[in-house]
Amino acid sequence: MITNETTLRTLLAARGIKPTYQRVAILADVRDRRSHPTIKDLYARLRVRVPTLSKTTLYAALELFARHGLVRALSIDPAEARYDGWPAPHHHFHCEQCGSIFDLDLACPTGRRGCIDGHEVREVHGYFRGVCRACRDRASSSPRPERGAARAARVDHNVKRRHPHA
Amino acid sequence: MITNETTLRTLLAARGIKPTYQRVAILADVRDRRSHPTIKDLYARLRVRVPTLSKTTLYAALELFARHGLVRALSIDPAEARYDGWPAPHHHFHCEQCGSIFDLDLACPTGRRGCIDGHEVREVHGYFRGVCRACRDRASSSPRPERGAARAARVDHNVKRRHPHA
DNA sequence: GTATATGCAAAGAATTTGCACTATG
DNA sequence: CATAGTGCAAATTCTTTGCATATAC
Repeated sequence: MITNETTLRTLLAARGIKPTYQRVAILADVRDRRSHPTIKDLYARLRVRVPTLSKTTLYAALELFARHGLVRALSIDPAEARYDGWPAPHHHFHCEQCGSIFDLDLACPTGRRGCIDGHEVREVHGYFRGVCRACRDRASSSPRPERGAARAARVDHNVKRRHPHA
Repeated sequence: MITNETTLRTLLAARGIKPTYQRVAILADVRDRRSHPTIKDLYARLRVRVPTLSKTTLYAALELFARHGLVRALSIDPAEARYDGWPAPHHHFHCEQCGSIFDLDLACPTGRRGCIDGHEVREVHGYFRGVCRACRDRASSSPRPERGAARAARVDHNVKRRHPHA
């Protein structure tokens, strides 16, 4: 999906958000990829195109976008917030071996809209944890799978986290 | 559910965890309630019974328990880790008005065990966001619902968070 | 008795805040 | 032009680490 700048400006303006240079750049970056970047990732990447960008602005813009439903703040990694700008509703799988996070398109949990027990459901997020295919393959190929250590990241987000658990 | 100390010690010992005084107290506290306390909540509460308790021990114990599946670290609030010691699998509803988090017992997402696209699913967490019944009732009773501000916590966990979004 | 756990204080990181400057409509 | 956004640096807050003491088996 390639979203051009005009479309982004319209998206923002429609919500009464002033489409500043920085905001358009941030939204463009977070929107067109299915990785789930941390603030750090975004900052590093955006600085190339927007050298003066500050983290303050980045935080503010992402929070604003999240409030308006343009991006979602994922709470998968408690150590650092991750952002997801993919517009279609979807769920996430989190590999406990390699730490990668990727999208899962499933019908089930998404269908639960409307009300549950009188509570109005506006957003459903299926969060699946386990061992991803790549890690399973890796484990079965080596007779004695190394436990602990030896974990490789597969996507552009690093594995390092303050909390060793979920 | 009232879990006595002997049961807890057995639970821990069965997993090769030394059942120290502190660990038993921590597990007892987090296990028998369906609130979803932050570290701060737990620390404040436990200090009454275990005055020497340090946060270091608390963090270490919770991480240990999480690794052994005795508690779950909830990834709902990115600002602070919340812990859930309720043994039966369940899901969570998060009210975006009052900030309360409570349990939802639904069959749907839990049923998705086994494999999805070759990824081994070990844990499924349905995370539902929206407006809880109490807040909806409150809104409909007052003709002009105040937007922003005026948000009250309903459970023992505070609403204050560093990130105003999810 | 020995390995392991605890607790304190200090370090480390992510996020937020205050304020002067700048760009947008 | 006036309002709202940006960016710097300092402050806050949550979490982790190093190390000496205490506890469990």
